[in-house]
Parts: sequence; C-alpha cells; structure tokens
Amino acid sequence: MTYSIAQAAERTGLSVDTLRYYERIGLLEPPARDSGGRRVYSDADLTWLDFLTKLRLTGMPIRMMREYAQLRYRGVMTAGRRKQLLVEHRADVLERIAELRSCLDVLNYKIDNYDQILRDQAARERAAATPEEATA
Amino acid sequence: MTYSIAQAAERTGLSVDTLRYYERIGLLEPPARDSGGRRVYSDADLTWLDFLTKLRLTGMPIRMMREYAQLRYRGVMTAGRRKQLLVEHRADVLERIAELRSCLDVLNYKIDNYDQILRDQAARERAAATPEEATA
DNA sequence: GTAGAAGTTGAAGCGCACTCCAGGTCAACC
DNA sequence: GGTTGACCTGGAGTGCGCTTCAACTTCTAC
Repeated sequence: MTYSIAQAAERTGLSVDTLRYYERIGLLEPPARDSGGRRVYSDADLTWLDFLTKLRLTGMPIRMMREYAQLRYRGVMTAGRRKQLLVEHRADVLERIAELRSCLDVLNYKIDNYDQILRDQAARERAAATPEEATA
Repeated sequence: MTYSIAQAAERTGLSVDTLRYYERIGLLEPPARDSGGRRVYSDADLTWLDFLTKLRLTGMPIRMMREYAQLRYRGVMTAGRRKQLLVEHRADVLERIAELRSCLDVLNYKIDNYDQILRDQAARERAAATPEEATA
C-alpha cells in the first residue's frame, strides 16, 4: 500500500505540515515521489512514523529522535547504540511516571481537603437554614 | 521565617527569574517588601510555590494554574471550582500515566528486539572466529 | 479548457515557559 | 566613603515543536 501525504497524516494522526517538517529535520527519510513530484508514503514509512509518535508521546526530544533516525539509516551495525538510546529513554519514562504518581498523591490530598471544606460549608448552610436546630 | 528571593529560589528549586515571572503573571501574590524594596517571602509563599511546582511537574498549563491562583485569592467560596479544576487535572494526569505505560510497552518490545539482534550478531561473530565450528 | 482541490517550496510566525540583559538602587563591609 | 554584590525594573531574547503563509504546480472532473 502507498499513501498520499493527506492519507499518511490521517493514519498517523500527525498533520501534513508536521510530516513535511519531520522530513525536513531528518526524522524521516524523504519518501518516494509520484510523477507529479508528490510524496508517496509506504507502509514502512507509516510504521516508522507510528514509532516516532510513541517516542514523542513519551517526551523524547526531537534531537534524540533525530540521532536515533540517523543511526537507523546507517544500518544494523548501529543496533547497539540504538538500543542504548532506548534503554536510557526508558529510564527517563519510568522516572517521569514515578514523578507523576508522586504529584498525584498531592493532588489527591488536596482534593480530599476540598471535599472536607465543602462538606463543612454545606453543614453550616443547613444549620443557617434551620437555626432552631443550631443549639440542639 | 522569611526568605530573600535567592533563598526562596534555592528552597523551591525555581530560579530567581522564574519567581519574578510567576509573580508578574499572577501565579503568586506579590510578596512583602523590606525597607529597601526587596521581596521578602514567607513560609506560606514557599508552600504555595511548592504546590505550584507540583502542578507544573504534572504538566498543568500556566493559564490553568493562574485560574486556580485567582480563585484562591477570592477566598473560600471558590473552593468548589478549585476542587473541580484539580479533579479535572487529576484525570489528565491519570491519562498521561496510562499513555506513558503504553509507550513503555512499545519501548520494551523494541529493546527486546535489539537484544535479539545483538545476540545474533555476537553469535555470527563467534562463528566467524572459529569457522571449523560453523558446519558442526 | 477551466475550476477547484490537493500538492509543492522556502521562509516567516506562533505559543509556551521561561531566561537574559541593561541600567539602576540599596545595604553592608573595609 | 568607596566598592562589592544582591536586588530592582521593563523589555528583549531563546528554544522547542510545530504552524501558517505566499506563490506556484499538478491532477481530476466537468
């Protein structure tokens, strides 16, 4: 299967502008062109773009993605370095998850606090509405 | 306890410039000033800054942090809305963690792949070093 | 054969969250 | 009382990751 840039954008969830941008900065090897000079993306291109998207989602900086891409072009002998990049990045992702979890604890604590405050407020309002009960 | 801007920066892990920036954009109520016009941060200021830092770490956009800050200035009657903001943001954080986990799976899969490739490479190198074994 | 949609290029622009700079004030120490 | 260093202000600059623009070409359908 082959895809126009619009189809590739649709399938990867990236914009056509981003596809051209990724090509320009060297994340993507220039795809084939049709007789009219238009880009023609292959399934392999899309697979690679999907993987890039995963890396982006995890916050890998573009310069690191570029290094990875360049190594890939240079073939199987760069597998060691590529693995190393991914292992390093995985450590970053794990750290990030741990960080988010710890912030989540704070968030939960705060939300519980607000629950308490709001319950107290509601109780005071009920008391104000039925003042005869207030001293009971 | 009170703190100079440098001490506040040190304790919160933010830069001096960022502290002034946060104040300028309304994340932080202008702290007290000493006789020479210098900022004097209180413990309450630092506590608030710590919380802001948590929110930033979880990727809350500054415009949302600002909304939260403005509500806080307006007092206890805004507790409901503030809780709502935190609850919404908590959902975002949970989603983000799930996303990272799913990317982590891809990362692990890729790394396993590289392990396999590298093992095969090593095996071929051993075979090349002792060719008489290659046919055994 | 002409309109309109989709594609091309190089370059400029944007939103975010800071970060840095120039030029000045103030307080503390020698 | 002179120097040093921390702090002040308003405003400009930065890096990242796109996004938009202008001007042009090409294909498709009527």
